Amino acid sequence: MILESYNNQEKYLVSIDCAIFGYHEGELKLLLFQREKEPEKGKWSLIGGWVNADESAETAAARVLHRITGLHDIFLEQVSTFSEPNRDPGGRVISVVFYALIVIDGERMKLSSEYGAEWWPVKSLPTLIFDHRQMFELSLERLRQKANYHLVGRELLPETFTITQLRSLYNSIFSKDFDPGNFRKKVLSFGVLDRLDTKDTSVSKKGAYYYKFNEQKLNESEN
Amino acid sequence: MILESYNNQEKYLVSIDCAIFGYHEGELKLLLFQREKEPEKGKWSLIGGWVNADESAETAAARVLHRITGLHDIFLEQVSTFSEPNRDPGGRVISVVFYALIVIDGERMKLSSEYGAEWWPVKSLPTLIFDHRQMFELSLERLRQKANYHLVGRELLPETFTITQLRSLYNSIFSKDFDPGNFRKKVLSFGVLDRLDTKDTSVSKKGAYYYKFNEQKLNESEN
DNA sequence: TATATAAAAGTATGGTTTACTTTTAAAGAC
DNA sequence: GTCTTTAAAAGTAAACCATACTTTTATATA
Repeated sequence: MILESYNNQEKYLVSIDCAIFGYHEGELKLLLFQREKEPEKGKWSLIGGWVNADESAETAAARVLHRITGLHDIFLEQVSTFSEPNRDPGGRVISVVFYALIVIDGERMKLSSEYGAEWWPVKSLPTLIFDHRQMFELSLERLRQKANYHLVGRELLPETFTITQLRSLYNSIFSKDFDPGNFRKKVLSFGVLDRLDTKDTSVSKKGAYYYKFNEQKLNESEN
Repeated sequence: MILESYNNQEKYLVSIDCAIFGYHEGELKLLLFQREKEPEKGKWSLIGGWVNADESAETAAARVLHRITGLHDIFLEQVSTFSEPNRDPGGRVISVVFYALIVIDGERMKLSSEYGAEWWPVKSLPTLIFDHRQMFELSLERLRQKANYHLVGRELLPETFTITQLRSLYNSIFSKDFDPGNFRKKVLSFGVLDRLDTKDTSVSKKGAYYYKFNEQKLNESEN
């Protein structure tokens, strides 16, 4: 900003809130925290944190994510900024919203106990505080946009996976059933998956090949 | 934000910056202000303003736009928030960026003289201060996304216009030449344009029909 | 060896995009 | 009055892509 004085202007608290998506047991899930004090005690919220003096909102979000998950280099994307004057009854807080994608494995499931965090299926979320429901909905919309022209499996699935598992992930992101044959054709046409020699035989007698993302081809297709 | 104390946390200045796009003489243009004092004297910037205590960023942007253009209900969309700690040498300022679309007519051209504002062709912009170049580029990207599945003529063209004029607008937004026949077919297939009985004969001997947006059909196609 | 399962491959159709051609309306030249 | 010229407008044919559906395949288990 320029032209107007910096000194007479009011300042506000600036926070980040983050919709953390994961995929577990065939469902898209959202990591939520339960509020422990009044007001809104017992209600759930997205993960949030303040933006410190030496940080951008992006850095703050990455820091909060690292503190909670122990992971570095988490996929993170800015969604929107929420700034209604009375959105937070505790004071004037402007919040920059992000969404993050993480792979849920055994380690990640322990989050629940340590931080009072819990994974909720996006299809049946509890009541969220403030404007967090709207933040979630916008985040899911952005995730869908992203998933339309990018394969998001690498951020949400284990390192190796079958096409069927990838399709299940997409089914749960878009809340619809993709045709198995067409889905296979489509994702393979991206040309960023390598087929391994091993198969998953737990579902079918024939067995489904495992695939993994080819990082080089991913970069070439300018992700 | 919850869980952490509101009181010990630092507060920051919050501003909005707005990339105002217009269309004039066959070119997509951006409205810029020339900075009058050091530092960065003589350099150009997007239009900006502070977010007041009783305003959301959206409201602040609309207020600034109204002050500068005299127009109400300007098309306005949030792009992103810029929050690098040292992005503004004058202090810690977090800026929410918007882009706006306005019709440039005689009245709007006067802006220049009154506010030191000037319309610049997006193809040859001057050096911008701070991170404003990046703000512009992100804004243009969003405008292109928008124009892909929405006809943006109503926000940028006079009330009546020919298909050729609309195509020229799209040519300048996307920096490429659309095929006349295919473009016509495409935009008419949206089903939101009404053909008038009058023609523009200034360009061709045959004359091109004028069109206008049908507000009702626009609403039905849930814009 | 037969059966059952889902994976994987294949096919046929319809719709959309793209590049290109033809026809049209009307102003201005002759 | 007829001819020429212009870009608008309409039309066409091929290429491409999405979708629904069918057939073949590999393999564990009965």
